[in-house]
Amino acid sequence: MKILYNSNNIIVSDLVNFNLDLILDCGQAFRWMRCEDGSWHGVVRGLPLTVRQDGGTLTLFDTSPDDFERVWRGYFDLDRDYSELCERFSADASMQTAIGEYPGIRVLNQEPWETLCSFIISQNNNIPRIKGIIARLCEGFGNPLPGGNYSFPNAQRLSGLTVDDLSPLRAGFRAKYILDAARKVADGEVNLTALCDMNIDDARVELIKIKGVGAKVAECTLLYGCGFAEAFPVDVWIKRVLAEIYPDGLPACILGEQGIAQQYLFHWRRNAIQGD
DNA sequence: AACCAGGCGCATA
DNA sequence: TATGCGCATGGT
Repeated sequence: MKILYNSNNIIVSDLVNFNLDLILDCGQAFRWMRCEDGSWHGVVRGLPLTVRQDGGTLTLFDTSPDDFERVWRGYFDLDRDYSELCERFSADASMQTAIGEYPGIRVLNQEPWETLCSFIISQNNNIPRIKGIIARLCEGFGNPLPGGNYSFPNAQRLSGLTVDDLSPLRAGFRAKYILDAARKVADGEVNLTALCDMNIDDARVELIKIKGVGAKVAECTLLYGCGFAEAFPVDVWIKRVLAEIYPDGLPACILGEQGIAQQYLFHWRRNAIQGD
């Protein structure tokens, strides 16, 4: 991997195990839009970004070296060795198949509050609707950013709102959960920063104090938002994988980073031809 | 027109 | 501890 700064763009070349289309559209992040020309546009930690991949080259447009080092390098998980990881995972035949069909999936390192809030919204919901609700949340309550973008509203901002205030989101029964999360995070009852430095079992206990946060949402928050690679969200698709392929438990070769392995299994099973 | 969607809270036993 | 049901909303 090489990194160049060229006319306001960051260019990452010699990238391997990186498929931007899969990474941004495999159900882990909900604020990225694919443009007609194949590039992607999104907002992370208050920074709007247009990014595109051409083979082994990733171009982050209009990005400073400082923002790249501060935000994007970690966000895209560029310092994790996915070659070594996937080789290890491939000791299991099903993992080898899942990785072989969808190589280049990575787990993003997202902002903890946005992750928590997004996966509260995700419950008993489908991805297009999740994206719509989150877009309306940001446009309605986030801060305007250059280029017509909006930040993800922080917990402090949302903690002062009511269910009625959130009605334009059409989030349904999830609105009250968003507010409970916002209040508990804003007043420090749940400290998301501290969470990321705790051991994972303690972190789970903290998160499920929030109404509307059960095991699944907690695991997603820990995996995508707090850097716990061993967090293992079990949704309907992973439930099917466990029942069909791993009735006796997860293979030893994914333990420690089973959350990352889960992302390959999830996408593989969800996109499987129906009929089995 | 039922059924489903990256679940969870609550009641019941 | 373990089930089962209702939940807002929108798409098929």
